[in-house]
Amino acid sequence: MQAAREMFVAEGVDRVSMRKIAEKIGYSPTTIYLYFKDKNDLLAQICEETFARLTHNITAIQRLSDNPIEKLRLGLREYIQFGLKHPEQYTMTFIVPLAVGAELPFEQSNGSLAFGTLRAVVKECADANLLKDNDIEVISQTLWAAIHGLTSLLIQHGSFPFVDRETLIDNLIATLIAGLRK
Amino acid sequence: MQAAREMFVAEGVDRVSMRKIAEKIGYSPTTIYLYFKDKNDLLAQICEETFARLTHNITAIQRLSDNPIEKLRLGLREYIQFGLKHPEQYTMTFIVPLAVGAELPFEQSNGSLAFGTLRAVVKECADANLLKDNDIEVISQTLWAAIHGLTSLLIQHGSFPFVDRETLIDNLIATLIAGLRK
DNA sequence: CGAGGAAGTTAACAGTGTTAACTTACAAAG
DNA sequence: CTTTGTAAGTTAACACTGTTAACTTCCTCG
Repeated sequence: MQAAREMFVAEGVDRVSMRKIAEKIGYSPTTIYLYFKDKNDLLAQICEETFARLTHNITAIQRLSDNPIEKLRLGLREYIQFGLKHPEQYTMTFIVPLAVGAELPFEQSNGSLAFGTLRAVVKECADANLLKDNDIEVISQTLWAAIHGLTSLLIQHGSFPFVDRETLIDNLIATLIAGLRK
Repeated sequence: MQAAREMFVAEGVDRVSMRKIAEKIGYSPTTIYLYFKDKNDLLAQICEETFARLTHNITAIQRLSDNPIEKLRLGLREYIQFGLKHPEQYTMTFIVPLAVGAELPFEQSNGSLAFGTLRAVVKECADANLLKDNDIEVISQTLWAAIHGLTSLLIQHGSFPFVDRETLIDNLIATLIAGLRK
């Protein structure tokens, strides 16, 4: 998995074949199939690791503040920064569609933990009576959609003339929070 | 192109090979290469068509209102609905990364026309003095990022337990507009 | 009639994910 | 000790993929 992750990160998922991974780890190509059902399975398990790292980063940075809104802002920023810092990992985890059936049911995936951190901080904001609306699930999903959109566009559409990244990130987060706040 | 588009839409881009397209149109596989440089080129040209259709839909629906904010809302909604109605086309146009060099320079692409409709309606709002901030480019890109995020998540992450789609769409658009409005 | 070019085809290359059948090595059971 | 079972790994092969080079047809123009 470590070798595969490194190669995926360096060269992109489709340009890394099972044979190349096998060569790198000094085994024959078919050996990989003793430990992973297929390439999608290998990918899915690497994604699980990525979810865990992302969750870790977000919870860590949120400890920097006690203000619920500020914690929310920090978490959203960290999500986007994580994607920009690890574009290939973000791509394979959130953008490239895993073949149907390859992904774990959501409840059993680390993805639900990552989303849980967002839901938790939104709930904090709601409990502190800072939001116009209190449907935590709707708000959390809305926020995720928005930050995922910016992250994936910045990663992928290199030919689009984006304005300064920091400006865009700040503007998106500020707009969202302003729109949600009481 | 028509046959290729239909097959891509029906089966997904990677599950349609050049050979299958050729068989469908009754030619040998290599004939396609007389008219398109490679598969990416074929894809890019289909994407250009998609951009044009999207632009057409958005400008059409915006004629339903004279209120700048309402026009903006209608346009954003139409963008998302277009994606949900044509998920494979949206995927191949906005999600799956075209190989570098395959995509046209942005200025020459129909994509710039589509984005232009968004920029135009944002400018209308700004000119009517309805927005807190008046950096049209930043606002337009922010909005695109957010609606792209929701569209692509809804299309691709089938295993995530999303709340009702309409609720989510309305909430995102309402949040964005509330956040931008004076 | 002959040349040129457009339109299309055949055969092939180098690669892909994946499976079935085979080997090898080693540990526990009789 | 030998036998048996099993874990770990390999070889060979299948059915594909995108793509290129070289070849054939056929029609038009001089």
